[in-house]
Parts: sequence; structure tokens; C-alpha cells
Amino acid sequence: MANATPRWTRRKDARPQELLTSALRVFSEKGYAGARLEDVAKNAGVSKGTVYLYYPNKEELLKAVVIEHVSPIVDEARHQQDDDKSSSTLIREALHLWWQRYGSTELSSLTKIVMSEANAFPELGRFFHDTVIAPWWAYLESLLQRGIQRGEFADIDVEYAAKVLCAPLVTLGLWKRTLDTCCNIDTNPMRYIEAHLQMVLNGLTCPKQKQLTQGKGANAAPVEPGASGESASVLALRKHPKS
Amino acid sequence: MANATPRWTRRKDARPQELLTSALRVFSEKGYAGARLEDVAKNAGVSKGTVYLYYPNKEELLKAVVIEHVSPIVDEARHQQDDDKSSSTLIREALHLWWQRYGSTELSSLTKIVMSEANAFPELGRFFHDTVIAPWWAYLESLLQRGIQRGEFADIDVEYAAKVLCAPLVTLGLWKRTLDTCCNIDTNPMRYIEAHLQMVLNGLTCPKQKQLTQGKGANAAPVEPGASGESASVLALRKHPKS
Amino acid sequence: MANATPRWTRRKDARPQELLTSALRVFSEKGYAGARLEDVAKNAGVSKGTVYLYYPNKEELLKAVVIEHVSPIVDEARHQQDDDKSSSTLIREALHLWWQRYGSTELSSLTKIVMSEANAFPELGRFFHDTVIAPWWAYLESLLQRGIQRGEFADIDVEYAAKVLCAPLVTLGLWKRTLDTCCNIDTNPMRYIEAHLQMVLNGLTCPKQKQLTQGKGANAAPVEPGASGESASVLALRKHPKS
Amino acid sequence: MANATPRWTRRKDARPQELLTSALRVFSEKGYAGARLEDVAKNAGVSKGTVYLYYPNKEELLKAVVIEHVSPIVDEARHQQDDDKSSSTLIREALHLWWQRYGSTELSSLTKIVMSEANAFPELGRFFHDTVIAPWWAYLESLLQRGIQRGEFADIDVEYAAKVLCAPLVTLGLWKRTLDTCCNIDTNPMRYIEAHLQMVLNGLTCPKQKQLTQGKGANAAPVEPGASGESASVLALRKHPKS
DNA sequence: TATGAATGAGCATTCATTCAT
DNA sequence: GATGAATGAATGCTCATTCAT
Repeated sequence: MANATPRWTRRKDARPQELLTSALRVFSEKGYAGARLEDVAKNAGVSKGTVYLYYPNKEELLKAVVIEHVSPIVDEARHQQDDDKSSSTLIREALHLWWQRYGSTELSSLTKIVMSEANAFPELGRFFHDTVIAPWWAYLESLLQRGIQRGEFADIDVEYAAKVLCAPLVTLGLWKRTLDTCCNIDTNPMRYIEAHLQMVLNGLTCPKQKQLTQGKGANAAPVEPGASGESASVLALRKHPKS
Repeated sequence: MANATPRWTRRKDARPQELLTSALRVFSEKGYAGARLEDVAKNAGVSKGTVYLYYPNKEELLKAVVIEHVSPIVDEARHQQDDDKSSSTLIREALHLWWQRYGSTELSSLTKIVMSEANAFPELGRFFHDTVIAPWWAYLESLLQRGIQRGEFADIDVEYAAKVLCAPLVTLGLWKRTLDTCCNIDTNPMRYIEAHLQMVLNGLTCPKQKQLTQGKGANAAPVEPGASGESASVLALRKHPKS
Repeated sequence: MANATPRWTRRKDARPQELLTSALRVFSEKGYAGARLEDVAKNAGVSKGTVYLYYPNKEELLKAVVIEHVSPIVDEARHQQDDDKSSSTLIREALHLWWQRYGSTELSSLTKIVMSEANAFPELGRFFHDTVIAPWWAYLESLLQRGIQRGEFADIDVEYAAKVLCAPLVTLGLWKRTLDTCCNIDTNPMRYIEAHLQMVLNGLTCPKQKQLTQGKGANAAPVEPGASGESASVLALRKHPKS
Repeated sequence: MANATPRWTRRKDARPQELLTSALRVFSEKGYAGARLEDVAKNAGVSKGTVYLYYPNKEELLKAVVIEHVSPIVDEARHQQDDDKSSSTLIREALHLWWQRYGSTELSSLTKIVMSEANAFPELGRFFHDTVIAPWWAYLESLLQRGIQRGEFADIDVEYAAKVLCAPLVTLGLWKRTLDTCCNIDTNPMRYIEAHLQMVLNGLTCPKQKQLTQGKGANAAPVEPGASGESASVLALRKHPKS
């Protein structure tokens, strides 16, 4: 027996980190409701009660995980400098950074969890929005703005374009951790991101066709229906936008 | 006693439908773990025990919800005809259709639920992939292929572009049902979709700049670093793709 | 096996009563905090979960015990009629009734429990006061008033006398269920009540002495100190009444 | 480091005292089960572990509180001298003393606690009886005896009268600390005690009526039923004394 | 002595599932 | 088929107690 396993060699200072890491793993795997605090504890090499020495309850533990792990990423992006790179390059870098630091890691499970629990714990949703989503949107927005001002980008709906810009990465992170796993698929993230950038930077439309649609303002109404022989059904869709 | 209270005049066949609708609502609101079968039952106007007459357990009920509600949507898209519209228009229509039939409805909660539970119930994830995701991807892929063949679209990475193409809509559906609610935001779906289409069809890059980047194949390696003065960090990012 | 022990032969209607009886016993024995709902259940021959079908939580169960068991007693006393008995007799009857219906039964444990938990659950304390204590005080007060009006009783501080009148019974109930048990004492309740009634109705003071102290009003200040050679310490006590 | 923060200048001997005081407060407020040793410690300005240096467990701590705080009071009463005061005065003094030293202080919470826990810890109940109750009874008994012997008091059931005599004070102490608090009542202790003394010394019965009932021995059977027109129900009560 | 991090048994509460009616 | 009372396993959380420092 001896002191083979000393009851607490580790420092109080180390505990929170260990618990948070363990919690991230368990929440990732089981979701919020499915995560048992006992597993979080066991995983961190401590007993159930110890968790409560550091976090008053399950919800706060989850929040702590988000705060601890996500916030730094956003800060990193926020402090990205505008240097003399092209705006395209900065966007490319931003998306890759997000992927490398968040999407490709266990952290992206948090997206899933927050989405799932936002109804039950609106405060968590708000926190995630304010801390993670909004800053990202703001950063991407500033990059788009920069591109337009420097004549690199066409004049588009900056606010919404920013939201759209990061959406595929969010989805990718989600899929990698869910469908990929259970369907034995192996989506290639770099190829995915590249496809996204290609489309978004250059557009699908063939250069020769550009004249036809090019030149409209960013907020321009959708392509005029009648003009391009669209079906009535599409008209209907556009005229009664839902929600 | 007689039929003083015709407790079940409704046909037996109607029950499953009502249960499924009720279940969709409850799962939507509470998530899988949070949904109480008693609420599903109450909501459908039956007793707790009745649920078990139709579905052996909670998991099967969820699967049934997905099967019942999602499958038809995909069929509708699958049978979309190639007529003489432009490929851009078909893509536009496809995305609007998805939004109208799925994203904007309670169904989009299923995305959230499936994502959350895919680890716990891989079979559910597989089913969702096979039934919902894959067909959509295939359909979008076919549209992209058509566009390229008809000279409307540039030659891009069709397989991945299809995945990217629907990703923002998935994200939008997720956000509308989570962050929008708890942050009191009101994202405008039509504006969002339009921004997406604008970017994807025309690209961000200003026409005059196009020459510089245009002309590379779809699967082309990312813009050559050195050539455009990108920082080493981006290089690094691209050279060590994670996950 | 057969249906030796049918899962639930007993009626839903019977359950609450059985649970309440069981709860009274367990609360009596263990106090509020010490009572385990599982014991309450087992005692009533049901499972833990069943308790929650009838009472939403431990606190409500306790309240229900009080409501169910105590209220009737008070009602009984409240409806006691003023007939042609002497007021002494009515008081005698009231105290005996209290003892027979409450003090001598398991119910008197509730006094103990309510006292113990009143700080933690003030609402419970209020409820007990309003439902049990106050009505009793009011009833005794009315009897005292009647006695004075009919010339049977001296003119005393009716409000406080009523409180004092029932106090010894409360204490007796408490003692019987605590000290008597653990000290192997066997206080004789009838003798106790009789001693109380003797003192209270006739007073300790010997008839011959009565002239000396008699004749003062009920609310009279305590016997004048100096006049009867009392010690300074008592003076002090009276001049600085605490609390 | 040195003694930069003289963490414990206080003598070791002081600790138990402080702990006991703190424990009294916490037990008072929360009851036995509800009291958290951590609060006791914090309140005394020490750490949780320290409590265990002085008291092996919670139960012993409670016993120590009782021993420490209650014993002195009894001693004080026990040493009360019989001087030339009237027996009424001595009784009056005794009750006031009890109120001042015990009932009106935090100590009276101990009554509540001991009552609550006597079943769980019979030894505690015995200790309280032997140390607190019995001596008080004995003292009051001696005063009553003295009164009778000196012709001041009628010939009553001394043993039980003593118990009854202090009962209202016990109840008052209990009520002040429970119902008064949660019902926002403010019972006036001096008025209460005075009402008690008035009744007990002079009796309720109007002087003119005294002849009718006076003159019976203390242990006399209750007023003869038939003789005073009492109802049959009272007869019943008296003939089947319970418990 | 004193500390306070760690433990783990213990209990209230929930809810999917069963089954006698 | 339908009911809903009953079940009991599961889990969040508390707190008396221990013990390495």
C-alpha cells in the first residue's frame, strides 16, 4: 500500500484545468444531459465530491468549459493584425485559424452542446453568442469591409456575408464529430475549406457568363424572375419569404 | 357506459401520426434527453402507456420521427426536374426549397437532435446521413455538374462544393432555433440566403481582380503562397492540416 | 409466483392516507431531516417513486401530514359548544380533548418537528400557527372571557392567559415523546393535567392568604417589590425585562 | 514569513470555548441535522479540520455545547438561598431567573434541539434530563414544599405541580425562537410570565366561588362529575386516560 | 497544532418502462 | 386497444469525516 497513490499530490491550482479538460471530453462524448459528473471526476482522477469544490453545479461546469477553452481562440482571432496581405488572404487565414484552433479539435463539440442546450439554458446560449459567435462575425465583417474599401471585393451585404462565411466551417466541425464518426466517412477538411474559399472568392459562375449577372449591388434583389425564365414556383418562394 | 365518451373514435392509423407530430414538437423543444415521454403522450392526447403500443422505446420513437418527417422532403428535392432553367436558378430553387420545407420548420430541430445523439445512437446518425444528407449532396452535386457541363459554372471540386453549398443553410436552421431565440436576434433568412447565393455564384472578388486568380482548376492547390506574399503562418496551416 | 402480491391492488384513493400515516410515523421517529422518503415508502408498502405521485417533495409531504392530521382536531375543538356547563368544566374538557386527540398521540411529534423546522421553512411555521395554535388560543380565550363575564373567573389578562393555559400540555406532549422515552420515565398525563387544572383554577395560594394579594386587576404590575421585602436581584430582573 | 500573521496568538484553551459558542449559534439556527460543521468552524474563525481536534464528531460537539452552556445555569438556580422571602416571591424569582438566564437566550434553542434529537441520541436526552430538567424540577418542588409547610400554599401534588410550573416557560422559549420569528409575532415575555404567575398563584376562580371548589386535597380526584352537571363526554375522558 | 483538499456514503428526485385492469 | 398507477435504476448534490502537509 504505502503511499503508492497519495491522496492528493496534485495542486489545487492544477485541478480546475484537469477537471475542465475531463469535462470537455465527457460533454463531447455524451452531451450535456448524458454526461455524468462522476465520469468527469473519474476521468480527472478525483472523486465525485471534488468536482463540487471547484464548480457549484453541472451547468456552471459547462460554462467554465466554454469560457476556459473557447475564449482564448476568439481573442487570438481578434488580435489578428491587418498587415499588407490581401483581404482574400486574411479571410483564408482566419478560416484556417478557426479550423485549426477550434473546428478540428474537441472544442467543436461545444457548438453541438451549446446548440442543444440553448433552449434549456438561454444564458449559456447568450454567453456563447457574445463570447464566440459575435466576435467572429465582427472580425469577418471587418475583413470584408476592408476588402471592399480596398477595391478587392465586390460591394456585398457585409453583415450577412460574414455570417455565411463562417457557416460552412461550423457545419464541418459538426459533421466531423457526428456523421463522419458514425458513417465511417472521412471528409477532408482542407479540401472542404478550399472548395468553400474557391466558391466564395471566385464564385461559381463562369467568367464568360459574368457580364449577365455581374454589376448588381450586393443588396440587390434576387435575379429578376421573369428575365431568366424561372418557374412560377420559384417566384412564389421569393414572394412569400417565410420566417 | 356505452359510448358515452367515445374515447377513440379516431382510426388506429391516425395515432402514430399524432404521436409523431407531438414527439417532433417535444424533441424540438427539449432535445432527446430532455424530452419526457409523458409530455409526448399528453401532447398527443393519449396516456403514457399508449406510446409504447406503437413504439418500443424512446429511441425508436425518435427514429420514427426522423423517418416520418424527413424522408418526404428529400423525395421532393430528388424529383426536381432538370428543365430549361439555368443551373444557377436550379441551385437557387433547391436552396429555397430546402429552407421552406425543412430549415424554416420545426423539422430543422431534427438536425440538432441527430447531431447531439449521433454518438449515442450511431444508427440514427447513419440513417440521417443516408436518408437526408447524402441525397441532398447528390442532388446539389448533379446541379453543379450540369452547370459545368453547360458552361455555366467554372470547373470546381464538385463533390465538396456540394457539401459546402448546403452548409450555410444547415447552420441558419440551427441558429434560428437556438441563438436567435435566446439572444433575441432575428436573422432574416431571405437576406441570409441571398448573401450566400451572391457570394457563391458571383464570388467576392471584384471583376477587375479576377484575372489574377481566375483560371486555375477547381481542385487546384490553394493560391501559391510565395506568389501572393502570404505569411509563413498560413503556409504552416496548410502544410499541417489537422484531423 | 402467481399474483401472490399484485402490483397494485390498492386504490389510488387509499394511497394518500397510507402515505400520510407512514410519513407521520417516520417523521415522528426521525425528525424532518432524518426521515428518508424511502422509509416512508417502504413503510406504506410502496416504492420510492410512488410517494412522488402524490406529493411533489418532502416539504409538501410534511405539510400534508400536518394538514391531514391536525386540522380535524382543531375543528373539533372549534365546534365545541357553549352549553350550560361551568367555564371551568369547559376548560377542563378542552384540555382533556387536546390531550386525547393530539398530545397523547403520534401527532404531538408534529409539534416537535414544526418547532425544529420553522426556521428552515417559515411557511410551515406560519401554517402551523394559523391552523393549529391560533385557533386553540382563540378558543381558550373565548372560554376565559365567558368565565369572566359569568362571574366565574377573576378578571385576568385573557389573551396571555390563554397562551399559558395550553402551554403545559404542549410541553407534556413533547416530554412524553422524548425524555420519557429515553430516560425511562413514565409521567402520568392525567395526574399532570389535574395538577395543572388545580393550580390554574384554584391557585396555589392558601385561601387564608388570599386577602393579601387578591383584589388587584389582572394586568396589574407584579407585586410591588419593596412592599414584600424582595431582593434587589429580583428588582433588577423586573426592571430590565429582556426580549 | 515569521509571525507576519500571528494566526493563533490566542491560547489553545480559548479554542473550545469559541467553538462551543459558534456551535451553539449554528445549532440554534439550523437544528442538529441542518448545522454544517463547516459553518461552525468558519464562525469560530478556524478551519473545518480544527473542529475535529477538539471534538471527535458532530454528536459529541452537540453534547459539549449542552454541557458547557447549560450546566452553569442550573447551578445558579440550585444555589438560590431560602431566605425570608415569601415562597411566592421565590417562585417568581426562580421563573424570572430561568427566563433571563436561559429562556430568553440562545440557550433555549437547546431545548428544541435536545427534544428533536433525543430519539436519535437517547444519551443526550438523558444527559439533558439529569443535568437540566430534573434539578429544576427538584428546585421548584422544594419551593412548593416550603410554601405548603409555611402555610402559604394549599396542599397540592407537589411533584407534578413542579413540572407544570416550569412548562409554560419552556413553551415560551420555544415559541419565541420559532413561531414568533416566522409569524412576525412579538409575544411579550414579561406579560406572559406575569399571566402565568397570576393564574398559578391566585387561580382563575373568582374568590366568591372558591368555597364551592376549595378545600379538596391536592391529589383529590377531579371535581365530581355528576355533582357539577358535567357532560358524559368528560366522564369518558377521565375514565379512559390515555398514555 | 492547524489546515483545507479530498473523499464517498447518503439521500431527494426524475422518468423510461411495465402491466393489471 | 388504452389506461395510468407503480416501479426502481440512475444521478445531481451535500456534508461529516479523514489525512498529508
